[in-house]
Amino acid sequence: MDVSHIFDPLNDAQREAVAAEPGPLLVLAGAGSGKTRVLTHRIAWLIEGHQVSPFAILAVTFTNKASREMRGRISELLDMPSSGIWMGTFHGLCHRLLRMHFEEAGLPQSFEILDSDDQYRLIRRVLRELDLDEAYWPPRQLQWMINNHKEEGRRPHHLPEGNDLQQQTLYKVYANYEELCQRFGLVDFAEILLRTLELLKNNQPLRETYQQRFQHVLVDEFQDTNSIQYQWLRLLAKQHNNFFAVGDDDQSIYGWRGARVENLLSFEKDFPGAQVIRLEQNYRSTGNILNAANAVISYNSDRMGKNLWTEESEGLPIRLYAAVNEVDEARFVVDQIQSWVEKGNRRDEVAILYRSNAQSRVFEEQLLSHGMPYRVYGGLRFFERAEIKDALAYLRLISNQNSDPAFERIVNLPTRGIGNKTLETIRGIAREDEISMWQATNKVIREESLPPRALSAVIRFIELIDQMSRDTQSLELAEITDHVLKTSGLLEHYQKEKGERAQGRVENLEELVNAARNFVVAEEEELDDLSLFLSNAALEAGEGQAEEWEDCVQLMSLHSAKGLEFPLVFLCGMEEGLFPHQRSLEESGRLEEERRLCYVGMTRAMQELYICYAEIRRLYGREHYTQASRFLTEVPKEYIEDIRSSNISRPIFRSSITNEESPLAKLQPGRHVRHQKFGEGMVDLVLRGRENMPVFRLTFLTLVPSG
DNA sequence: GGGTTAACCTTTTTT
DNA sequence: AGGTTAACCC
Repeated sequence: MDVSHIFDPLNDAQREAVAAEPGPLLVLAGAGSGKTRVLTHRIAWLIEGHQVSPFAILAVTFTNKASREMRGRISELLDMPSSGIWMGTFHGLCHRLLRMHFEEAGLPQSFEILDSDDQYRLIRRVLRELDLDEAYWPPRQLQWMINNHKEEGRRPHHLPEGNDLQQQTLYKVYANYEELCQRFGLVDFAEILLRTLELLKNNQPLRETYQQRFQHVLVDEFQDTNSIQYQWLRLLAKQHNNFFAVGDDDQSIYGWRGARVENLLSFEKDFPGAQVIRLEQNYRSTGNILNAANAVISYNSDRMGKNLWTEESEGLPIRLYAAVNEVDEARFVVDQIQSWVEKGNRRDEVAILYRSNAQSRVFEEQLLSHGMPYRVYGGLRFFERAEIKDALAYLRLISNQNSDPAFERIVNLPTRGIGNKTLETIRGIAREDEISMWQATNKVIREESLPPRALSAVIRFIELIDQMSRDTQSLELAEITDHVLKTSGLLEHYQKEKGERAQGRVENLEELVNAARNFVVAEEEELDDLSLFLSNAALEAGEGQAEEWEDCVQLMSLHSAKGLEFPLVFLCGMEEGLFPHQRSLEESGRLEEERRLCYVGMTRAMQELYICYAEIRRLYGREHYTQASRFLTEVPKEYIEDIRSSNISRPIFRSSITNEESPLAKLQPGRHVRHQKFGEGMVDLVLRGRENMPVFRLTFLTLVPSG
């Protein structure tokens, strides 16, 4: 059989990994070293070279995007569909298992997925029921703690029995929350993973079936696995012991949400006799960029160690720009992009990267005023928008009337005279009788235990939902959605709303009907289309749905840039406190993760890398004098070209300079001034600060302070 | 029940 | 600063 298409495009290390004998294998794949290629070619080789059935392969990724891409590449390589392979995200695959074995997992067939917003609301409800004050027990924090425990596999009864109020309250909230979820068949994201793990652990026949079935287990971005995910992988790979993990300890940037690099660091211990292969040739960046990134990451300890190299030429030096403030920074960046485009390059080859999403605004304003198209990644996803969640809540209620989160969301939207008083009564009964809000409402109606006005409003609501379920029985998914939007009054409600935003909301709702129309159910599934659509909406909140492939500048956080590459990259906001982020400086052990993030950012660049920082930055409405990021000092000078024209880098407020001839408000670049401390200087740039006060950047004739 | 004002919060993000 | 959310008033 001809396997040249599998092996020819590979270098020696890649080939070694792809063709490795069965057994545990860790591929340490540096940035830009072709890890996805190794993974896909490995799968192709298993199928074509070893005649492994696609059904015996389990391949796990972290994002739906990565999974789609891999699937595409494999079918290209094999020249046939790769549908047999169990490939997907941890959550996607576990969800599938839970759907197939809902009974064994102790779930109702119609169990629902809670996204983090639903989860937050539910936790607040628990707080209300326990009569706890949100001010003392912030729901966000409780949510975070509960998820942390779940991600470590701890159920409420595993928690240490603390004597302090803190521990006891956490326990109470967690236990109550779990009880509610269990009673109404609600499953949050962490639960999907934990429930699946427990299912396999406790159910021997099922466990053995899958252990037998999966002859090969492969995982991408292994450094990002959390404790539960790793246990799940190990359990499934146990029988055949063919565990193929690809990862890079230097790109572990999700420790803050439970990812454990330790899984990677202890791989050889956990899998005795494991092979480790390093992919160290980088095919992405120029020599300067790669060397600089290598230098920065070398400041970290606890690395597995890797030496990335490239055959590329040095390329251009990294350009460093010290901006006066964030506006100057943005202006500089956009200027550079403009000349990049004028040279005949594409805009979508350019990425503006930043540490936190709030930074995007200044860039957006600047891009907008230059009429340059751009796209911001991150921010609210389609299925997370309020109006979409409202519409989905109607659909959920039709599909499962006992869904309390859905009930609460839309019972009075649009308003139909069911106010808080009424709802409190219903909630009380639901809690008392341990029944759902829907059931409680029906009970209230039977017993007529509400004032007449509220009672009739409630009856109308129940009838509306009942009527909608009946009317949509035999309809297609898209027609159901359309029907629900119209008869619920939701569409009308948003149409009546005024303002620019309302327009977009109506469009989004219409887009939802489209999404429903385009939703294809893969293979035979035991569940109805509607339930599958709803699960999918939660699991795949959606990378923006329909993408206009316009030639746009790309704006995104450093986190979302992982896995991508761009010919021209701007790494912005390189300031202490912003990057590394203040919060990471306060917690010990987080600094190295920030440095890895910096490494990830730098290694996104293929040809040109600009690094910028602002000396004054407005943050949360306050102006801060900044200090350049420590990561900058970690880049050896030889790779950097400082392109700020002046040789002193402090912007000067007018209070500290004097000029005899003209009023300060009229100072223009080129004028000579005297600074109290630095002596003679020349105005280099004038900017407008707060209340339009001028801020000057000066070039000094001497560097010796005179005072 | 709707509209207005006051209080609050603010890292990164996938599922 | 800016945005959201909760409390408050008519």
